[in-house]
Amino acid sequence: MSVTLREVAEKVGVTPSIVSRVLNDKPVRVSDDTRQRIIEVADELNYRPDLYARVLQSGKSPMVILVAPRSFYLMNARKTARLQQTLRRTGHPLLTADIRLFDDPRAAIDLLLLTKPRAIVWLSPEWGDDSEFEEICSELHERETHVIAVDYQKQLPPDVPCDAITVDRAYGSYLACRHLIDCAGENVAMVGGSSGGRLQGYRRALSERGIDREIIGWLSTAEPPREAYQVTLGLLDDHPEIEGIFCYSDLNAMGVIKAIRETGRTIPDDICIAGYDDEPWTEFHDPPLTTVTHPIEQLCSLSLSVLQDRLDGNDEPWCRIGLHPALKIRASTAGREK
Amino acid sequence: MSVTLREVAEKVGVTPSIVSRVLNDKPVRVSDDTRQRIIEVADELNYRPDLYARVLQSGKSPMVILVAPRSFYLMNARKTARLQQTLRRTGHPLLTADIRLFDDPRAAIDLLLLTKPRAIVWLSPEWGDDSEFEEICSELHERETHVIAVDYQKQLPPDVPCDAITVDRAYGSYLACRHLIDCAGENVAMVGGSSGGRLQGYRRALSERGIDREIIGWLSTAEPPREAYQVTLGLLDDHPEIEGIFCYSDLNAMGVIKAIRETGRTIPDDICIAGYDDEPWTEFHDPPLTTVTHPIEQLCSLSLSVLQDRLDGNDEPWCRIGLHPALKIRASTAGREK
DNA sequence: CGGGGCGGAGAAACCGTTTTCTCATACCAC
DNA sequence: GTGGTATGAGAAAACGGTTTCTCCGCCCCG
Repeated sequence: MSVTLREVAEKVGVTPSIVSRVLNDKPVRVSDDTRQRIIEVADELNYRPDLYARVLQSGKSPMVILVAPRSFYLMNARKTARLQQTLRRTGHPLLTADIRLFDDPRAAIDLLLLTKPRAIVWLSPEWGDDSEFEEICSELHERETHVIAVDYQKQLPPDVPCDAITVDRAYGSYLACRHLIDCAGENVAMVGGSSGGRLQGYRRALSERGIDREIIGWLSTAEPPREAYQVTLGLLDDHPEIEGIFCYSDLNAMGVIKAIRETGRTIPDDICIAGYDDEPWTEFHDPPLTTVTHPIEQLCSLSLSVLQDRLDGNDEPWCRIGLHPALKIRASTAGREK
Repeated sequence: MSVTLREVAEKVGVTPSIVSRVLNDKPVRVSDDTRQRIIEVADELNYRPDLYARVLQSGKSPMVILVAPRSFYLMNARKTARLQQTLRRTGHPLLTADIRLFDDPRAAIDLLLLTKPRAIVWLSPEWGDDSEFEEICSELHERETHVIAVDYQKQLPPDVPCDAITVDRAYGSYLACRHLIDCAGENVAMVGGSSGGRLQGYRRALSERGIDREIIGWLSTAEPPREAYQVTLGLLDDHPEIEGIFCYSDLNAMGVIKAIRETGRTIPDDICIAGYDDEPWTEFHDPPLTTVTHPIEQLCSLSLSVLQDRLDGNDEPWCRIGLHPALKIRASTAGREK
């Protein structure tokens, strides 16, 4: 069906070994004439080396796998797409796997190992219990697969064999919450879960402003806007004094806002709202939503350069890079700063 | 590094060929005792057959690749995730590729061919010019890779070697536009592009209601809500008589709504709005958005059964399945039906 | 008692590369 | 003329499986 190395070799009139070395730019003593012929014929026959034969022999696949989470948040889809687009520049074949959909962690790792990739770029590897990711890193590292953790939120000991590039989400939520307190006073609540460092940032803002009472509407992360809506209704009932709400995500903010309006309050006059993720619609929402944005481009280009380094065989110690989010202030909080 | 077939064979005391046949459940004459031993030892040593060696020999990879588009629409991300989750049930290793991010179609096909997958499930294969997809299908089919086109909008000749499961988007937009006309009268505009059959449905609704003037705000699909916002401002200026707008997507609808409100009009009293995609937030938006929803679950389960059939070697003629979207009526159009 | 058939298993080819090792010729210096 | 070394290229092993073919011994039947 497809053209093999042997066919090329036969057509040129040399042995496969020569052709292999020439096409792979390996040092080989061959006349310029023959070299030229080989390249021509390979091109003419549209020869593509067989991935499987090649990997079987050399033990190393050129493949890079991007492990990415699918979720309710468009934010994730955008990050994945940008990362994919960027990483493509290494020239290595790139495929994506979504590991979270596996019931059994073991099966997931098997899939990852099966393809023997050169590297795995792992976006938001929050998954399973704490040590799971570190174990997977070790196992992959033993098989000479580099792991690059992008946007992993947990603390990573320096000896875990992977590179890490992280955006400090706790800092992002700290920025948002501090701003909310400045706008709305001390009665600022948070609607969301404890994951992703959001809670930490909320608490830091409170304590920095000398507020010792936190108001939290807990979310289980199921069905983003719906649960936030219901939780907020209850929260406003219990705490009518609330004047600001930090939402776990922009999507959740929509549920929160609906609940607020149903109680007859207006935004931002009665309650200030901030979201998180900088979804593309936040600017066009009514009211335009104050939100936290991540430096996606920087994240992508850093990931690329780290990946490229590893692919080039660069053997530096594991990197631990931290980036900072920024606050985008819009009408859902604006005009009330004190 | 990893355990090979030979090691298992040696430990049991038989030849690799026996072990291979036993582990693959191929017909082999072997005593129950030996069979048992082989299975035990393989398990004990945690033996995993090498993908590359196996594919090299057999010519066929067990892999299934899901080709999925990343885009601005959360809808797509959700479809991809559900499909991925569903297709996992075949038990075949499943990876994902995003082909649209390639500059060169040829490079994309090469990536697809490189892994010699058993099957490719291609979600929304709108890409390149019309015949490109059909050519790719032929090429893949020659290499014995099944293609299943999910949600491909163009007309597919019966002899194109792929299965197709499609949701009739033209029908979806027809439903939405007919409803808008019933609510808002004959001055119903559309904001969007001609892709995805939306325009066709809009025109069908107009002509069925005897309206011969169409009002269209063209979108280039770049940056969804922003462009829709700008286009709508112009449209309302040119056509102050507009009383209904069908939006290409829910996300675009947010831009449209912002523009409408800035001109001092209210929804749905002055203008009725319908979107498309049934994004999770449409119900929580203010006002809740009338939208078109696709039968995702049905799409997924049909895809799975078609895929499973092909993997099982079922050789029926190419299927052409059509599904229908449904309209979800909410407050952005409600209460004005005539 | 001889031959056919079957149960159990081994030997070896093969898939398409990469890589190491060997080999022949030619040229140069001595 | 001989030894050494470039130069150009071939032969063959290896990677880890799958698959086909062969082989031996045993039982059963005629």
